[in-house]
Amino acid sequence: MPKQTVPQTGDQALVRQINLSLIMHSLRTQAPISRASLSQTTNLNKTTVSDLINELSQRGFVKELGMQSSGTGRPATLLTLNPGAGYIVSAEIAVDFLEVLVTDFAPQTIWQAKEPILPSTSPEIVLDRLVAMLHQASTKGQAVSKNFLGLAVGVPGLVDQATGTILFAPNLKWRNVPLLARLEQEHFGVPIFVDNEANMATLGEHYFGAAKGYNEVLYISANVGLGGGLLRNGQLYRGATGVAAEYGHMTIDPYGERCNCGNYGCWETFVNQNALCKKIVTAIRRGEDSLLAEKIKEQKDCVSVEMIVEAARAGDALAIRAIQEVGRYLGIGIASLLNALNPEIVVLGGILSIASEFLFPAANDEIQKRALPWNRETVKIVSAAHGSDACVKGGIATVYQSVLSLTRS
Amino acid sequence: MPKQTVPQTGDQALVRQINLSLIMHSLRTQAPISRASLSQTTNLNKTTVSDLINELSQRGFVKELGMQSSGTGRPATLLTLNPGAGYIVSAEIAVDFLEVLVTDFAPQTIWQAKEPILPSTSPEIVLDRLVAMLHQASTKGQAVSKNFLGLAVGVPGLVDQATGTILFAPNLKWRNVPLLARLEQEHFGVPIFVDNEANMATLGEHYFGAAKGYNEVLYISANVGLGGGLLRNGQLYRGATGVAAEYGHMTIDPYGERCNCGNYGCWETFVNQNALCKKIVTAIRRGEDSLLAEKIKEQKDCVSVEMIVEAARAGDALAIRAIQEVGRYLGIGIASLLNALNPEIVVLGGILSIASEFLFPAANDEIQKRALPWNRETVKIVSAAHGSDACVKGGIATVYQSVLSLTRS
DNA sequence: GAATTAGTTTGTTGTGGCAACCAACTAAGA
DNA sequence: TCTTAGTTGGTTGCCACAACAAACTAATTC
Repeated sequence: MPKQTVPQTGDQALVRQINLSLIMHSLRTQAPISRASLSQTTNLNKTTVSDLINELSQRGFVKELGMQSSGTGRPATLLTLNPGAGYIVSAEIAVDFLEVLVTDFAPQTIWQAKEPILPSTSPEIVLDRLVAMLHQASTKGQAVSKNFLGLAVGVPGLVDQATGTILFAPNLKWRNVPLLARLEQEHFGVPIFVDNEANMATLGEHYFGAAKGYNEVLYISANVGLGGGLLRNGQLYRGATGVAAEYGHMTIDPYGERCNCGNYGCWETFVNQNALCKKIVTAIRRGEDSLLAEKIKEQKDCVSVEMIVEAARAGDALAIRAIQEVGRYLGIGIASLLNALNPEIVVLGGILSIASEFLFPAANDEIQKRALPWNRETVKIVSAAHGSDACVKGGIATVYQSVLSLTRS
Repeated sequence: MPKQTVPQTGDQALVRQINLSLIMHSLRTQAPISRASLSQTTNLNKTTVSDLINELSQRGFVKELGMQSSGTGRPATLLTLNPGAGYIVSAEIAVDFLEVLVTDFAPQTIWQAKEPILPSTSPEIVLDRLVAMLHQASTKGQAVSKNFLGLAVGVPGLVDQATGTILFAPNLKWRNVPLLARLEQEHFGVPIFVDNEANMATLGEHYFGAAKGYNEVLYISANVGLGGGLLRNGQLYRGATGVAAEYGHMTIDPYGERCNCGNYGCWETFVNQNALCKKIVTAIRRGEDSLLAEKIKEQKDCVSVEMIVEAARAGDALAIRAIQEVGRYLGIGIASLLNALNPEIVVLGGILSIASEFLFPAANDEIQKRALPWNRETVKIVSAAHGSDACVKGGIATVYQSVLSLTRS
């Protein structure tokens, strides 16, 4: 039985919402900008723009900034989003830290905090600390404006969009944690958004980072695991139940090694920070020479990606080879996704952007071999602009998006 | 530089179009139905429904069918799509045949024709014959109505949506054939749609087949090659340049055999009719016993999928094993796509539906092992309802869709 | 005739678009 | 310095057209 959806009818409110949204979008991407310019870029009539700006101005979302002459003629009144329109709180539950970001409506950072999480801390304790941080954040936000506009939380796992429950977060070893319900107990009185960390990061790069201006975006990020997100026409592709874009668990080699998810040969088993580290450690144990040998002894077989990249830059053959091997598998997976999804741009985040100078050429070799020319020749492949901040930035974008589209009372 | 798109503004015409479209959709799926029922199911006001029906009636798309009493009260006037509103022509260029279908607006078949194509006939000759068939089809259509509503052609290859050019059709060995331009020379005077055969088939199954009522659909079909299509929110997912959904060229085994596309270990190399046939032939050559041994000798190593399935039904161990092996690789690929796309339903067409009774259990084993539970437990996997007709049916759907949404003059 | 359901008439509200207008400036000549 | 022309920004008043709501008529059952 197909799920029944209420059909979306059209009415004047919808028209107003579309156009308000359009104006807000233009303001966000092109401010400071005059009414006349807005009319040109949006194709809306001058009068309509004035009317819409009036409404946005009354609601406090927009303010006049000053005049600007363009040579001849009457000078334009420049408009911009009003930073004081409200504040937004965004958080990330990562594998080993909690991060919270508060911005105004510009959106400029008001406050930011990061706290470590010890491995295998229980969900209850982590959520209690998160809630405490969120209350603190909300207080900081009130310094800027009384309007709390929304709250977004990104998590490293699958989220059921219908209930806001974390279904499964493999690297936290959490299952069925009703995050949204917990946050709603706190009565923040604002819309709350819970989503997968990679989805949020995708939106973050789209609004504020490397994917700005692109509407067909594939984002792939590797850290402990490998996750991703997809934008179609600027909107997150969520699939039927909201658990799409688990690219890390696509099978790359049917007889590969076992993954945390139970499958064998998942892409994630080839491309993640541990896989890279392991390559180095086993080679050194086999007696291979490397700049990293000393450090690995000191730190009990643990070596960060940053250190490996540093060694590679210093010309360390093992480090270079290890990164390149990972790069080839990165390329194999990206090629498959290019053929399946035909994006305009691929944004690579997490360790993928840290090690980009060695990863990209290796990945590109495979992409050239494996992707169809019509997919690979039109696509751009770039590093993420926001590193570990991409997720919280995306949380801001999520709330932003909801404000832009829900400006109707 | 991101491609610049003109922002879509909202106005009353948009509202009208949305609602007309909504009414047409409801009529298509629920006819015969009364104005009052339409008002209920669409959430549009009674007056609005009456007004919209008025417009559609004047344009000839809708007609009254008779009365129906629901017990007490005034009986309802039932409405339905007017079969005589116009006719639609749809065609498929397949690897070894041309097919043309003409329907009325109901849409009931008016005329249908199929002609074989000899291997490696030049594009010019094939297109000339296609054009001749289309003119004939158009004449047949005029018997029903003077309104020629649209023309759709599906092709077994990559289509550049911007120009309607066939970029590459591997199994026809065509490159850069400007199909749309050729068709426009004929001055049919109607909208012409050119698309990949699998995309059209996807739409065909969505409108008239196994995916009816589902909006997040993954369609996969194997014959000579392996192709597919994806619907997100009922709309075809085309990617940035229209060449998405080439699932057959996703890498399943990085060190697998070479594919026509130049890559190694493409999914398509494991799942297609030739791969199945080859398994049987080589096993028999090795001396293995099989019901198919005789036939293969007679027919020079050529055996159809239907014959293999027949042998499997008769208990032939080799046939069963061969199908199951293909089924496992089918399952591996589907599992990856479930994780990446999280569809509501997967529709399997071509040889996949012909051999479903043996393929599905084998595929399902792999899906259970390899797909994340939240993806595999919610998805339905079914056989296509339309076999080799799915593409032309989809062509009808394509034109249908354009009529439904472009009812504005 | 009362009750019920279907569909229409009449009038209201709210939307964006258009043409004309006012406002504010620059450029340039007397 | 004054005046006039030209240019650009933004507003006003009106219109077309959308959905909608209230009150109606129409057709049926009980």
